[in-house]
Amino acid sequence: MIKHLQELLEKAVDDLQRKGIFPKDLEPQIFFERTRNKDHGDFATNMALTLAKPLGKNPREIAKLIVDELIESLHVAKVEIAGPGFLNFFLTENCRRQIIKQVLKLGDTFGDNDFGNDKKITVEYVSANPTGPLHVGHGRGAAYGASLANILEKCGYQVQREYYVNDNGRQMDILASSVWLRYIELCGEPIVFPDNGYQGDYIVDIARKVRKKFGDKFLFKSLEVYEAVPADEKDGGDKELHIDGLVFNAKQLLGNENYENIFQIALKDILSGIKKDLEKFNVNYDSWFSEKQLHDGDTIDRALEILQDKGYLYKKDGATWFMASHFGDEKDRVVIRENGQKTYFASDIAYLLNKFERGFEGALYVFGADHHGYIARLKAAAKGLNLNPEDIEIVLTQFANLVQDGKKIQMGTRSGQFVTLSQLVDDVGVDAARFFYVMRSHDQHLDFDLDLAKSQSSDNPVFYIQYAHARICSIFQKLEQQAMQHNKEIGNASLHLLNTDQEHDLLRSVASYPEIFVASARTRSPHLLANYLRELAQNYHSYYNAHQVGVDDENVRNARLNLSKATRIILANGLKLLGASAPTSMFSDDQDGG
RNA sequence: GCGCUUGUAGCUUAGUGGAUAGAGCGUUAGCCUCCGGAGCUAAAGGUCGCAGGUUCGAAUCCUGCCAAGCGCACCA
Repeated sequence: MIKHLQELLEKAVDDLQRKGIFPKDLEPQIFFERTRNKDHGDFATNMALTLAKPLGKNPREIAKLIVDELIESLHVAKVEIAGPGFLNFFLTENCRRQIIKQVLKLGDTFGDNDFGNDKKITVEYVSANPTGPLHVGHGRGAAYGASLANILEKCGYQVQREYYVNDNGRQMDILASSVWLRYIELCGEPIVFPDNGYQGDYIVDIARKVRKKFGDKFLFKSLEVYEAVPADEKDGGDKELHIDGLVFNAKQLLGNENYENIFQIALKDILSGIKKDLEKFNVNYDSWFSEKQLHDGDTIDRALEILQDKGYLYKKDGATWFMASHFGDEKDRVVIRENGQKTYFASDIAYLLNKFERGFEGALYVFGADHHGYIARLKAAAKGLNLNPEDIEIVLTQFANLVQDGKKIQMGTRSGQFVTLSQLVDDVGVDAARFFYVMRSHDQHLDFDLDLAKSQSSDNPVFYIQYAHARICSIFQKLEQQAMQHNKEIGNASLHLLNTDQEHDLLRSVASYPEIFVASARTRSPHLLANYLRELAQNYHSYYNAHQVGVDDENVRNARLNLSKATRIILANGLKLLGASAPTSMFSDDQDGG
């Protein structure tokens, strides 16, 4: 429709140029937007305003010239000049109603588009270290990433969803050592748990599993465990040196094979827990990418070689540095430490290279706001690898606070006291959890109101939307019982009977879905979709209260049923994209997962 | 100290150069012989953090200041 209007305007400008009223070299950008206020018609353009300067004329005067030159269109009822010089286009009632036929025909593909030009992208989200269960802080990235991936997929991108598993490095060694220490404790040997170890109870659970499988095979005397280990922080020492000493001893005492046994049990246990939690949260992946495979293969070496060949690496103080500051980062970064170990950043560079070697044309990273320092260095790495930095996109999600009884719930991940994602889902349900995380802009701090998420009333937006959906289902069910089956053809032939205020509003809402959908993909903003669904549901509830759908008149009834069904299709589709269900009934005893 | 992000109604917020700044909650006043009242209708409530600047036009772009969050490792 926008295209049609643009053609109308282009024609008018053309004619004005031919008549010599507009200069020949004028090439106006014609841009339409759906109006926010229905008094302003359906679509508006500000082109007369933008032409004011080059033409040196009053915008309203220009608008008048253009309007007079416009040819008639079947779809346009009238064009008005408004405000400082906007052109407001009013579509014909008939044209507005056609959208219903389209929705019914296309079903849940209504709104799909080719915005992404079939670009093959990988979307990475969550990627939390497998050192403990996911907590509510990870929930936002999960909900956001999963919803965004769903939206992009239907907006013309070839999407691959990926989780980067940091199964390598110091943190994993600390994890394995933490498990080992708890294991020793279980065997009855006294230990003092390190400040910097992983404190959570889940560590003890894993230790128990290790003991069940291997008995006391990995038990060593306290004296050996702490041999030559620097003092911990609580004893006036350095907690980092302390834990490194413990890790060193663990590897020495256990030997490669046994150490690996504990390491693998811990990794597998935690990773499978993460997978389970995400599945429960309705968040899915196409690929779980192991960092270790970058080390085992030659990707890191190759990546560093590329940088070396281009002269972007240098040695200083025994370490190898990447000239990140040359590419806009605030300082250079170490890729190989003095002790020969490759840094995490080296893996990042290799992973980036790997993504494009796998044939992706774009890499989208969803990071928590605390990782914003990574943007510059990742973009720098991309430039160093001669990749187009435009193809590397990093979206940050701000933090979410849990709020209960009007107060923020304080969380300390250090101490192991946190609300897990799994607990949250158990508490408020998947639907509310998924929806609440994405109903605000991702770059806005989010207060997650637990009481509201649990409430079953119109205050709760997800219930409000689901209720609208269930209501529509209920109407269809009721009519079926009364042998008044829905007849789509009669409805389509009777759309002209939809002429109440509420029907106009609802139609307007239905018709705006495709543009909202594209906008949510373009700006990487699932919250636009969430807000839209609320508005659509509201329009339906208003309509429902003002008019009866199941009237005796067969024509009116089926026209209204068509409108209702179109609404239901969009509600169900939108809820699904955001990871929530579209129940056919709100009564808990006959739930439908949808 | 330096950097990134964010300041919009009492609260939570939408709005990435356009028209009278939109919603929800909360508050106040109304609506059930009617398909699910888990709903609807309406009212009140705003110096868009502050001060300059760019523009025909600024919540939006630029500069400075104030406030909040986060980040500034040969950690991950």
